[in-house]
Amino acid sequence: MGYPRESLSFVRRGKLLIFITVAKVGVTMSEARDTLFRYLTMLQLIPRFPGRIATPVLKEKLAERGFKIDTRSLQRDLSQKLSTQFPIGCDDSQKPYRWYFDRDFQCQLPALDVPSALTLVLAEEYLKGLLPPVVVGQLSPHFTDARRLLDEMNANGLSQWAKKVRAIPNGKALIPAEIDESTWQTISEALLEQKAVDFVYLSRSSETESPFTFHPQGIVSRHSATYLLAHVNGFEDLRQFALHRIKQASLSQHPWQSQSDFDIDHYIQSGAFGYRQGPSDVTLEAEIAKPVAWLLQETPLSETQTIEALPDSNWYRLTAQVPDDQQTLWWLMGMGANVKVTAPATWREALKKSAEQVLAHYQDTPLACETH
Amino acid sequence: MGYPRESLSFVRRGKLLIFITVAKVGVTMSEARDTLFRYLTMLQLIPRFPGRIATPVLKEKLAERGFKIDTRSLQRDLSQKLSTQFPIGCDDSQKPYRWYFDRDFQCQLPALDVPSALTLVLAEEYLKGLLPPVVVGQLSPHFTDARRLLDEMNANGLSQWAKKVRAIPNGKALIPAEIDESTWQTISEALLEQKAVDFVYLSRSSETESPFTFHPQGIVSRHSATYLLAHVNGFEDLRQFALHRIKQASLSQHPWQSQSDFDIDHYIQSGAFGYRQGPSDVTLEAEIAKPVAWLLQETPLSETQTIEALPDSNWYRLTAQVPDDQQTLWWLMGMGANVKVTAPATWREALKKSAEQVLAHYQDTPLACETH
DNA sequence: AATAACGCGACATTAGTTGTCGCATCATCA
DNA sequence: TGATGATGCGACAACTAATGTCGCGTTATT
Repeated sequence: MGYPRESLSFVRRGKLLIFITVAKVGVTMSEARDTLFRYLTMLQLIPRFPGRIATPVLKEKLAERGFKIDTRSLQRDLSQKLSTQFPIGCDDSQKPYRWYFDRDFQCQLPALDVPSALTLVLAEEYLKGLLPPVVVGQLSPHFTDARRLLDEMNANGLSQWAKKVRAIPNGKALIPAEIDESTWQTISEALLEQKAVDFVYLSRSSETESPFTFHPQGIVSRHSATYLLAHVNGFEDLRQFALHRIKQASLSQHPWQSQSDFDIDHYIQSGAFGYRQGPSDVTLEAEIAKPVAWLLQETPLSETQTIEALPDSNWYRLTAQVPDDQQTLWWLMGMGANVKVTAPATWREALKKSAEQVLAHYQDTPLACETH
Repeated sequence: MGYPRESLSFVRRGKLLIFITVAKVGVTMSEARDTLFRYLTMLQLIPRFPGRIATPVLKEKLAERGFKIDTRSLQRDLSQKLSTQFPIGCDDSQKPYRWYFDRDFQCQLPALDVPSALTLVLAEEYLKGLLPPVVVGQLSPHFTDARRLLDEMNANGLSQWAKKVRAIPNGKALIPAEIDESTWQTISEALLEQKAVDFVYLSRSSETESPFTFHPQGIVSRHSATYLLAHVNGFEDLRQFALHRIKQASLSQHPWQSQSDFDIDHYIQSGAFGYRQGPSDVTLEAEIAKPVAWLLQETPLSETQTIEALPDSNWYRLTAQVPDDQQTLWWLMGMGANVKVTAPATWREALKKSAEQVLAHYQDTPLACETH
């Protein structure tokens, strides 16, 4: 990742994307440097609204990054330069003032271009059906930015873009479970900063609300629901917690317990989310109807797929290496009569049995009803 | 949309997110104002790599935005300030120099926070299976930024985040069709700026490659394939073109023909993509197995869903208002024996018939084989 | 109630920025 | 190919902005 030639002359300063020349570093190390830069750094240090930062803290952080500036200058910059020119607010209800960016302000440095804006709009359409509203909301400044750019682009010829772009999700869009913003923030922070969390969990089975300390190990977003993988304080076994049933989350004082041998992919494939996966790929062989053949020619099942026409019919023979998982089986099931699986035998049997059971449901005389 | 109290004191300047005080506007109108601001504006005017901007053009654009600066100053700023501090490159192979941002540079102004970064990572996981690689690549600077933040966050305790976050797509992930970058750029620009495009289309049926002029009306991304809706020069009827079969796209000289009565939602629901939708919602009634009941309790089918336990079994009764579309029917089909639809009758019949057909496929003795 | 921390106006000093000019180089067009 | 207008760039002086310091009033903290 990088800046082929220039890379030698640039240095990352702290966590920011601010670059300073090697020459200057060599000469004076942490001399003040451009005000432009200090301003940009400040702008990056000021968090978006729910967060805020106190002036002395800002001064401290700036110093860490090499900007040894007088407190007075900082105050001047904040109250006279930045906050008049940017949507920056100040909480002056108590004395070390706290500064924050407006909740929905967004500024990309290389500004968005048209294709990227369009991509963002598409992405939003997809994600709205996949992630909880709050989580997508996290990105709303990005999307808003994109929409604004598109809006302004054809301000003359009416902004038509909203009528021109659609994303059709890959399957039935269920309504994502609602979670609240602070929960998402706390959980994501805990997970990534390796901290324990306390929260109340509204258990599905029992109606009990149990406050405990949890040690997050992972997050899995499945369909439209999102789950935290964690173990309860003092226990060894990993459990899943639906994010939308977590209430009153807050970082815990307890030290975080890691689980060294935890492998999230292994965990998922072992069937925890109903997606059991065989250890290796299987070779799928099937006869498929024309519409399916067309679909798969455009968006293949896998890298190694072959499709050939069968003589004397509108059917095709499909061969593909696919993972041995529930997802694929469901997909085959959704194709209904348009697919006739010949191998592997287990799938063939599974599909047959499923069809038998379905049929049994709809048989007026429950003749062969050996179901549930 | 915006800044409740401050809104009066801020004015949008041009297309940028740069704000200037009303007071200053009143006094001197377009006086130069802060260098900081001019710099930021310049940074926003300089496009990301494939694009570039010539110095005189930049001067012109700055002037439009109220920065009446001498050419010399511009040159100094570019070559001495910005390009030494930012990953900005210069094409000096011909005389009006062209400036551009490094391809993968990204700088958010309120810096990314941890929850947003995590959301971006999840979003990327989902989108990779939904949109063509190039399109997702359009956003890669965002994702890279997020990953970098997470990487640096727990640089001490190893960056574990990659092992902690997974998105399981909603259905079988087909491999998105590949399209090339310039095609995406040209098509998206044409669509949004209402221009005609010339391209060669590799027709699916015929092997002919036909260069024509097209008038884009919309884009639909379905599953993992993306389609342009356009009509061919001189014709009235709207046709779909898979983006990955479009080659050699370029903006056309022809004026763009609009189609005033075009409604993309209507178009989709009329069945163009296999998603025919009835005019109104239907009331779905079904008996569902326990796992499905659990799933739907978390991520409902619709806003108006009710689920109640049936006596003496592990089954539940589901009632929901759902759209009368293929998507929903497919979803029901994918549930297999876990769902028993009682209404509407058409779906019940459809499911039954589908099951019969599937069964016929797998019947060794094709007893009731009335299929194809 | 005392002390330290913070915000802010003012001011002198320092540092950076800007336009101008002159010259060299490059692109364009005849 | 040669003339003409653009463009880039070094230098310099005038100008503008940024910075640290001091003092005072106000606000937390103990």
